[in-house]
Amino acid sequence: MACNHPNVSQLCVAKVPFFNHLAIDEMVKIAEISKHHTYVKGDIIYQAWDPLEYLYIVHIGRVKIYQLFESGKEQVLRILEPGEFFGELALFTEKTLETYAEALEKTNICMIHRDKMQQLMKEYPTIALKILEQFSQRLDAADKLIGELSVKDVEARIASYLLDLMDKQQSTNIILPVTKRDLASYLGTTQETISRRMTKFQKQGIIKQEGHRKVSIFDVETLQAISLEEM
Amino acid sequence: MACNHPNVSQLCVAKVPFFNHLAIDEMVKIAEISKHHTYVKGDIIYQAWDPLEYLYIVHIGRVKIYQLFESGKEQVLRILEPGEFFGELALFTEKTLETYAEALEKTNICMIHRDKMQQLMKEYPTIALKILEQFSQRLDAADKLIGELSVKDVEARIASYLLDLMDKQQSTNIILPVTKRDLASYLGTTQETISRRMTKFQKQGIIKQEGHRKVSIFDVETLQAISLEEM
DNA sequence: TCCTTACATTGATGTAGGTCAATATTTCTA
DNA sequence: TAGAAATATTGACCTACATCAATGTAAGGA
Repeated sequence: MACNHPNVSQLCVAKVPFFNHLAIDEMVKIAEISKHHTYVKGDIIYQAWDPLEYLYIVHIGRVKIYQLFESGKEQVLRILEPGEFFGELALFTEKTLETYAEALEKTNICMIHRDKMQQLMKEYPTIALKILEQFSQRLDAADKLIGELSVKDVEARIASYLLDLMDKQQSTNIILPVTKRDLASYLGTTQETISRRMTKFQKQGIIKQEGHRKVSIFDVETLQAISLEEM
Repeated sequence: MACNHPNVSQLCVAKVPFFNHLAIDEMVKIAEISKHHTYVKGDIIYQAWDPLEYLYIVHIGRVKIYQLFESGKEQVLRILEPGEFFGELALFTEKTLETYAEALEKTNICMIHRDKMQQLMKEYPTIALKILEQFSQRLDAADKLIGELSVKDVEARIASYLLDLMDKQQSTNIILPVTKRDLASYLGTTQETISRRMTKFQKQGIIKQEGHRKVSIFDVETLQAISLEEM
């Protein structure tokens, strides 16, 4: 269905960093060529080897991007928040991805076909620049993760992650965006180890856990020191 | 110095995927706004925290991009071959990088200032598209590495790496592009472990090593099987 | 608000691979 | 082509973390 709400601020394209610098009528035009789809928790948005033809933009909700190995082991690559996009490889290469995208909650996705997107990028060169900007940030994040995975021990990685979250959520009372299982996968470790280390942090008075997702950070300094420790 | 060789095929811009689709006079024009610099083995091209103002394109030689941790431990992120570029974050964000770039051998670099590059991208929208294409491939490679670092054991990672190299060099007699030390860093392990595993492979008759850099692959099948093994 | 199911914790145990240190080999330079 | 410097190998030892399994806790649908 075409996305033609009366109110521009409700358009998904208005939420996306690489469209929201355009004029309103331009955004409406883009909204018209985009399709919408709603998923519930656990829905697979695309699977490895699916022919990839769309750029997917998260409008509402959260999406988990991961790889799946033969053993059934999952590697979480990133969690997308509203305004972020995925499936971009479709736009530039013929490759199929070896990754999966799964809705973590009720999620509304805005899809734009590769051909239309290519056209758009030619028509509005600034769009490509905006995408480049996001790409370079993502590459930066990927590089950071690579470094941490091989140089820092699990404790440091968890500390580093909690601090990042604190920054992002602008509060010392943070809410984990995913289960500890997914978090473990993202940080290259296991549920059990995450659990043990966080209990340890709690015993040391650095943090306090409440329920499965809520974490209060008490001692930022110590956490910072731990996050810098290397193996 | 401006890059104004008489022969177009010698222009660095002619070697770079994101310029080489342009017309000859356009390439010449770009060559005129680019600077060249030659480095010898071990030279640092840029260091963490340096203000980053250029897009660097490898013309001749090879460049190692890495992070440096407090302990002095190094994480190799990628090795660039002629035609590949780095420093691209400079083009899109104000961030300084936390990475280092070092020449691995006598290397000639082509530099284009961020302002000029921005201008070029606006003038020739296809350039931005070409860069996007390389970016998405790089992101793909980074994701692959992240998955391997946390799911596969060292043996599988080495096997996987050797196979990639075989593909890239189109021969079963491959030459390691870096020292085993750098290779270890890239694969998230140590020199010693690499050494041990490769000796093991050799004893199993899967490969044969000659000198420090030459490796002949005898048993591709077995290597493939090993590369798929997970922890 | 119960109850089910998904999620998390805790304990016991094994091992891959890191570290340190000594030695060997290769490669490059003069 | 020797000889120094850079790289790599090998061995002994140790620990961080994965794994398996049992138990505990939380959250959301009916």
